[in-house]
Amino acid sequence: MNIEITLPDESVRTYEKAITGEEIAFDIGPKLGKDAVAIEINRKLYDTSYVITENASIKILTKKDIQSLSILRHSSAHLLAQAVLNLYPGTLYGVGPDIEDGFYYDFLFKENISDADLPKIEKEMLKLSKANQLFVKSIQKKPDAMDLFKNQQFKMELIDSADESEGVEDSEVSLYSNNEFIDLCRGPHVPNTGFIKHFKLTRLGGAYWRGDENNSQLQRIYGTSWFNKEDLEQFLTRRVEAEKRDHRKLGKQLELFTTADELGPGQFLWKPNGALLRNTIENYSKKAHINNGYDFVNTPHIGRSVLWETSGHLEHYEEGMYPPLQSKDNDDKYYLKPMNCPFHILIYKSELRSYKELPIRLFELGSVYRFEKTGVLHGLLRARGFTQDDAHIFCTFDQINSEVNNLLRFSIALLKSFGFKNIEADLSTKPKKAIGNDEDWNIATRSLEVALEDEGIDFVTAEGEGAFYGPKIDLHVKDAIGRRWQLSTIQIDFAQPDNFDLEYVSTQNSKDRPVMIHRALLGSIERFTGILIEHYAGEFPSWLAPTQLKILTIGDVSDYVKNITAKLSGVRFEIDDRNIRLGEKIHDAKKQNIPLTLIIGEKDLSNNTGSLNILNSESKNNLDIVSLVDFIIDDVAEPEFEF
RNA sequence: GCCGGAGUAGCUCAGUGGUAGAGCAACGCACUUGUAAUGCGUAGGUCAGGGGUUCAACUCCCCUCUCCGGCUCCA
Repeated sequence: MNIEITLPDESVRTYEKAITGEEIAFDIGPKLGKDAVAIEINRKLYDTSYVITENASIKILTKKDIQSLSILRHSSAHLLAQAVLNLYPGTLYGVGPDIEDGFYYDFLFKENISDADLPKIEKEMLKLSKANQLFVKSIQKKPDAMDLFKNQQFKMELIDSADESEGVEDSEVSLYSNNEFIDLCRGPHVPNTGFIKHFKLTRLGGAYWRGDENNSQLQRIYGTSWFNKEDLEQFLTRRVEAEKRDHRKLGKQLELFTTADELGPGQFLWKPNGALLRNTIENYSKKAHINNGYDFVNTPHIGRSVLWETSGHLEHYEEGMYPPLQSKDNDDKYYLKPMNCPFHILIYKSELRSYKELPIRLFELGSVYRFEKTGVLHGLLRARGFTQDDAHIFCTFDQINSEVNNLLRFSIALLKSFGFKNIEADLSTKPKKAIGNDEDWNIATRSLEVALEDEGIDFVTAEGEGAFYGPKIDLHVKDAIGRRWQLSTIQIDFAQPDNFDLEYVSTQNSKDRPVMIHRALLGSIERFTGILIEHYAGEFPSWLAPTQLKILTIGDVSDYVKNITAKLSGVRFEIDDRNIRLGEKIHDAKKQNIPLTLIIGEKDLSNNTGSLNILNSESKNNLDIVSLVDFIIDDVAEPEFEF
């Protein structure tokens, strides 16, 4: 019996008997044999040691293939567990998958370890790596596996709940061992531990067993692993870069915002520089909304409890709301608003609405307060008090598609204006805990899908991730160093119009129910500003910079400078006329990331010149002052809104 | 909320039981300055807050608050 093996280039090799992936690789070439990480057989991944017994299409994976990195990292997690069990006998081990950029493994140590222990574990891993231990797969009956792991409660739990999705029969589990270390695992793995050379343990943190906060708390060790030294180093450099961009650090350095213990956690004070930045963002967004059919409204910060009972927030999110305020007049309770929608609904309801008015788009920069758990707070990115660029669109059923299409275009245009060019979408469907009937959910979900298709936007579906009242589209952007941030959200809602008994008079003179679309495009202004700070590493484009231009003087040039500044209307500038050396003034301006620095000295008076330093670009020295002023005016202009 | 770490001058940080230190910033004086920090001087701290141990606590112990890294959560 011959076995025909088809390679990716369609060529066929024939073997007389069963053969392993490794043997095929070596047969193709010794280099490939040595580099083989895993093998893809009929589009499924296997170890190179897998024995092929029938005709198949295969591909030998090497470090050049993307999937190989996940395999390497998964194997690295095993190596980590092996090292930990060597060093800390009696440790219980949980799960250890590969993740983006690396891997982790969860442990329950007899005594908690600390960051200081990581280098020791790393050293042990290196030792094991050098031993070139083979990863060997075996299939065991569940009772036998139970016996093997009889002192490992987490593994026993995993064996107990393992099913066919693990790639073996229901009564069996798949195991991997290298030397004395054995772990429950679906695989595949790299051929031996020698493949795992360039790794680093990056972090130690807590994690609940099986991600459930009712379960015991394990210690999770994070690591990263690569095929090449350069890749590892590049990754570590990127982490340092990300740290430098931390908006909390830059916010302090650039005097954008501050906090105070007396305020309480999750709340921020915007200093003049930050307020300038924030106002620039807000004003740009406001202008775009004014030009695109939104009506501006303003609403208060608190409302009677009945409002939140009607909306369902009290039922669904009471834990996440600040506790109520007690009225002094009567028994009424008031809640700080966690969302703006009920207030906008009240505005809608304040008049009898006609189909002729729809769609009605109510916009507000609305400040909301959510009682986030202390552990989740993270600078501006996750605050308790924040301001949404929030709007609610009330429209007829037939208007949904055009509204959502429009919104998608509008939102993408807005995000692009702020420098985010790379935008992706998620479509989130009905969650377990939801209100409204399935039919409405399907219609709403379908109309979001149609809009995404109409606009030609690629999206992934996030099952069960919708809001409790409706499905949503979330837009994500990639920042300058490739991190993904969720910004815009567009949500269709049939439930709230029902809850609040919203109506409009139709062409037939009947009272019909409008549909609501909730949408926030920048999301929270605080969060958006934080993301912008990290995206630009605190070096904002001129139109966003709090101070756009700094004029540095040498000697007495005050009249000349006065003439220049008279032409700079609309430019946010400062004059540094301290009697100190120019070098120091430049140093200070640079430290504040001022995009433009105009240097004016006495010798410019007779020549009508100036010198302009441009952040991260070549300076323009001793040029005609009129052309420099033109350049400045042009450079600080806000981007066109391309919609 | 849970696991772990941290909190010292406005900022960045040193200080392992004997009454607290540096650099930058601030303030004063001198220097009058052409592309990344001029020199000298002055002032500044209930060592997060509270309690305890000790002859003596920034230092050791307990509680609280806040921050950081994770987990969980995110309308």
